[in-house]
Amino acid sequence: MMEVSEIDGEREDLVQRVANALSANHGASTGEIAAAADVSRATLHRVFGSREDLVGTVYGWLLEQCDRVFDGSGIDDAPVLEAFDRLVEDSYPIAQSYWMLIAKPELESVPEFQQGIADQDARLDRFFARGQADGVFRPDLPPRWLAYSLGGQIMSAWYLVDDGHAGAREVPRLVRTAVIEGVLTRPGG
Amino acid sequence: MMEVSEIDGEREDLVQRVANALSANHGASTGEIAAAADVSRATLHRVFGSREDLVGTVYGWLLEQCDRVFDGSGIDDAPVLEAFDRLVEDSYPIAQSYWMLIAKPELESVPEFQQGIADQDARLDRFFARGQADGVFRPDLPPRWLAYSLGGQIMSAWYLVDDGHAGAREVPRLVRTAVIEGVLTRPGG
DNA sequence: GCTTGGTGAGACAGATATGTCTTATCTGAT
DNA sequence: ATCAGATAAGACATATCTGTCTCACCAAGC
Repeated sequence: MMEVSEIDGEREDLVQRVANALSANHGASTGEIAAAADVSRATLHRVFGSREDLVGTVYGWLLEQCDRVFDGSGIDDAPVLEAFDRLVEDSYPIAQSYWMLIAKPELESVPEFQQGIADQDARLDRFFARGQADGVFRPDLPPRWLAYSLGGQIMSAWYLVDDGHAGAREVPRLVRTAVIEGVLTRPGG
Repeated sequence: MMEVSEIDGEREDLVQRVANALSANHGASTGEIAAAADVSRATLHRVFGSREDLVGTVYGWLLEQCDRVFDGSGIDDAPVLEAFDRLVEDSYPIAQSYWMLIAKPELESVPEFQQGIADQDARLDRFFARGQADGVFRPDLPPRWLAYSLGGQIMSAWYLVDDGHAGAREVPRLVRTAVIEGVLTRPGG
């Protein structure tokens, strides 16, 4: 009998591959997903059930991933700019998967996931509000906009790398500079 | 006989509605698209041909819209910051449609559209390079990243409004402030 | 009134996707 | 060697989507 941790690990690897396949092509058929995940269509059904169940599982997993990134970044209590940098660096890998799935209408009718999204939005919201209270972030932009803006920047960076215009290692600097300092030339450099 | 302008106008309205339907739900069936565009499925096929043709038509139309926005903003020769403001304001309405379609794999195999995208990317690229040469934009970030970054910001703003967190009238200020000045509190205010 | 052009509703066959099942194969444990 | 568990491959019925066709309807022009 295999050890539990290995079972879970293999299962998580599978979820990861399925998530990647769905992110790259959201309308992929179960056959395409199975091929991309390197399993048979039968196994996909055995493990996840129906296609709807599969999408739900992937979606829940992505929400967990996001929570983990938030937890690890110290979004709730670490010094603001330090948490910011960790947030950018750690959320970059899941940016596209996350975005592609939240931008889709299929799950609008699932209150559980709507709530999960709303909770994470609120958490990011509080982060920027905290940064404003600490005098780090400018107070004349709504925290919600700062949150959306950061999300968009991270996704743009993902596409920049995906399109071959930059390396993954440059992402933290590019996002940090653009978001924090803006694009204008300024005397202080 | 109806006047030509009315025919064209009605046809363009239809394309617009189809584009909206496809943007909101990229995997919509022809029946759903027809319902959303308020025509019958038969008419949809009569006007556009196959689903593939329909998507191609919408895609080409969006590329034209984008060109028109670029032309009208003075992206190629107007003063940089003035063009920037017009660019943000005018591209905001088509942001989601444009993004949803370029992020999709269906048209990767159509060289014509790839070229259209590449041309527009290059045009935006030159804009930021010009801004850097003029000393307006900071020179330590690649123009390509500035282009992607702006695109992401505009799309984030679109979602911010769509989610009810801001009004469309606030978009220019939000995007301009975040992109140009950054989110940091600074002495100069 | 009559005709013409365009439309919507519905039916239809063909193609594709889905979910299930059966069978053969492979791997690890006994 | 044998067995148990899981998988891949393929077949299968069902459901959905697509493209086309027919027919009835409606509005504009003669």
